[in-house]
Amino acid sequence: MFALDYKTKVPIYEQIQDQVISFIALGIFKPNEQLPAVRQLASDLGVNPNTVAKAYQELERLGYIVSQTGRGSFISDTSNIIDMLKSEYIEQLKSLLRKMKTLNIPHQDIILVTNSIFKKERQQ
Amino acid sequence: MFALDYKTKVPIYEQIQDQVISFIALGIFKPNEQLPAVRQLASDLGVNPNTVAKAYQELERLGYIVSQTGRGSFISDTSNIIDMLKSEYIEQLKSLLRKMKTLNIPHQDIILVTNSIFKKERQQ
Amino acid sequence: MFALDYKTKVPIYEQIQDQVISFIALGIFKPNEQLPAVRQLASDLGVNPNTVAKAYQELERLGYIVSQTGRGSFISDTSNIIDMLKSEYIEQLKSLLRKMKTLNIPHQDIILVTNSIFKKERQQ
Amino acid sequence: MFALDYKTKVPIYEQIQDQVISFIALGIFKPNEQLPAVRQLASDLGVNPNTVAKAYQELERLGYIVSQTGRGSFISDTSNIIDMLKSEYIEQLKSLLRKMKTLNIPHQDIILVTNSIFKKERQQ
DNA sequence: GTGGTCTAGACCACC
DNA sequence: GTGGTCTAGACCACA
Repeated sequence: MFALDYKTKVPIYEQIQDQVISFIALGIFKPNEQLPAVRQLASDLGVNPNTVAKAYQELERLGYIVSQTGRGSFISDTSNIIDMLKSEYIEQLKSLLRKMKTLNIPHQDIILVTNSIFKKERQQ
Repeated sequence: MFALDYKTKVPIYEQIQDQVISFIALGIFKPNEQLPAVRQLASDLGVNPNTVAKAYQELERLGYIVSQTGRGSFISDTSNIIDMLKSEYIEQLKSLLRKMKTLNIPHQDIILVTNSIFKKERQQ
Repeated sequence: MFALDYKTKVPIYEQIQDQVISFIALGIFKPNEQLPAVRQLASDLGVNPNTVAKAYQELERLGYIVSQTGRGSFISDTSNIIDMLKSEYIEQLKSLLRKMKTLNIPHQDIILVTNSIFKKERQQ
Repeated sequence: MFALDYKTKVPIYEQIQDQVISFIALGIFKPNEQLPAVRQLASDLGVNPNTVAKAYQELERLGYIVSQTGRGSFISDTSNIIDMLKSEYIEQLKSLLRKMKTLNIPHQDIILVTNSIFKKERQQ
């Protein structure tokens, strides 16, 4: 389920963190669902428990999950997780589009790409 | 001309590197043009010469510039730099849009954001 | 009557403990009054009996209650509980105010905050 | 300068963190000043470098300091550090006053304490 | 069983 | 030199 890439400069804990977030976004992890235990996931990934713990702590700080000593870690039940994700993606989009504009990539190209994702790929 | 941001986590050498690339892409640096000397740029930026040297080495490794010991560093005449960057950004955009689609962000929202960047921000 | 907050990092047993103390301080629990049975309170709160037991043990250790095996737990007749708590809070307040003074927070601001709590919030 | 208490439940990294903050509040650490290096402070305190690193990372996240790989850690130059501290202390004060009000500590007592700090101790 | 903290020691990228 | 990350392994408090 999780997949780590040791070649990239992105730290392991951040890869774990990002994947949990995208699993939430994809609906694979649902609100209030229990996450794998720190030690469990660590041994699954062949990684030190501290590394997974750091990822979970970051996720808690960001509000995506809630960890309770003695009970486990759970996807937040706050219904605004999806809203958090949406607004974050919107920000990423804006930042990317600004970079593209400075390169003089025409507005029309963006529109074509957007349509290709939202229309042609609808059947996927 | 160059502007460094010490608050961000992006390393200094990478900021220099990225700015050279965007200057090439924007046509500010033209093929075969000579880059500022390492020591010169370093003192302009108030930065260790090693840092600038590292940026130049990376740029040479990536094919954007060529360095000739004793003469200086020059922009490569690779005319396809802009195209390379464009297609890279397009891929990033596609990937991001796919994630946004799985979150059911409406196509209309993307269009609004895109317009806001490409129309309203045009004066910036 | 008791209210647990699972989001906070304060352990459950400590939340129970704190609430018993404040109930004593507020006169809701009176000296020699019997506390709810461990198993009863545990099931009311949807919590492990060990957790309630730990809270009661702490309370006994601190002298707020006495437990008699086979009979139950009872509020101590220490009538000075409230005074103990008050002087503790007064000390915390002094320490905090001293820190605020070193930051040059004006006396007037403190007065405003105090009034806002003790006057405007009186209806709560 | 720093003093650790191993008896309390407050984790070491948090004690370090709190002390840095109060040193800022007291004007001992000034904006843009360099903090002791992670390893240096760790060996001074007889503590593992990771523990100090965690404290510094928290402080950076909170905006009190800025850390740069290869250069060191510095007190933030944003002039609003003091404002951050002030508003945080105000919040602590409110929370404490609310607890005191539920104990029916009279408003007059608070006023007396406040005056004793802000007037009588002025000569200290 | 859970997560939280800490130590010991290592390696890396950066300046 | 600096901070950032990771491992190995340990202990603790909590439920």
